[in-house]
Amino acid sequence: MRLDQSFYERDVLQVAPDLIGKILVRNTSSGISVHMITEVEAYGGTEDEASHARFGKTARNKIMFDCGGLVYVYLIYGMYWMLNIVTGPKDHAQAILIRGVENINGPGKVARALGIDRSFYGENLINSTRLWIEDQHIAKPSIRREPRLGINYAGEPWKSKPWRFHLD
DNA sequence: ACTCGGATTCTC
DNA sequence: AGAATCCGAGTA
Repeated sequence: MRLDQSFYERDVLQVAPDLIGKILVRNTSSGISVHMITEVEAYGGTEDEASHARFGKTARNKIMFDCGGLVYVYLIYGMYWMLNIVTGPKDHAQAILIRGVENINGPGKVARALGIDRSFYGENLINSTRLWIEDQHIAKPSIRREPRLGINYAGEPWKSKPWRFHLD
């Protein structure tokens, strides 16, 4: 069953590990595809020097300042779309990067495989007809924690925080 | 306006 | 180890 608003409105560090093992559902004109989430990264609010929210609210990241359950999409290196889920209450500016799903490792490849692009910016996972996340009733997965990738520009302690979660 | 560099991936 | 490739953020 589809995850509701209360799931996303918790703190990002609670939601991130909970997303592991959940089912990302993509509905298109050619059918429905499902992907189990295997790897995510948590990005904190304005105090997180690795987060896009570190400069405050801007045209690009303003959706992060909205309430949890919305999608934040942005382009990186001029060629890859990154799929993120906003979490927490309004104005907390937290988001989770979907870094991998079953059989697809790498955030750029996930977005490409699901056909995610700019048009998903602000998509509402609670009521969208083309993208949402479902619970699956399995035992709590074994989760490993590691430092986040590609954020060397952020100083300590952010660089070393174990905010990357993946299926063991 | 202009510069700088990135929450990446693929190829050599 | 380097290329591909462009938009956003910061500075002015």
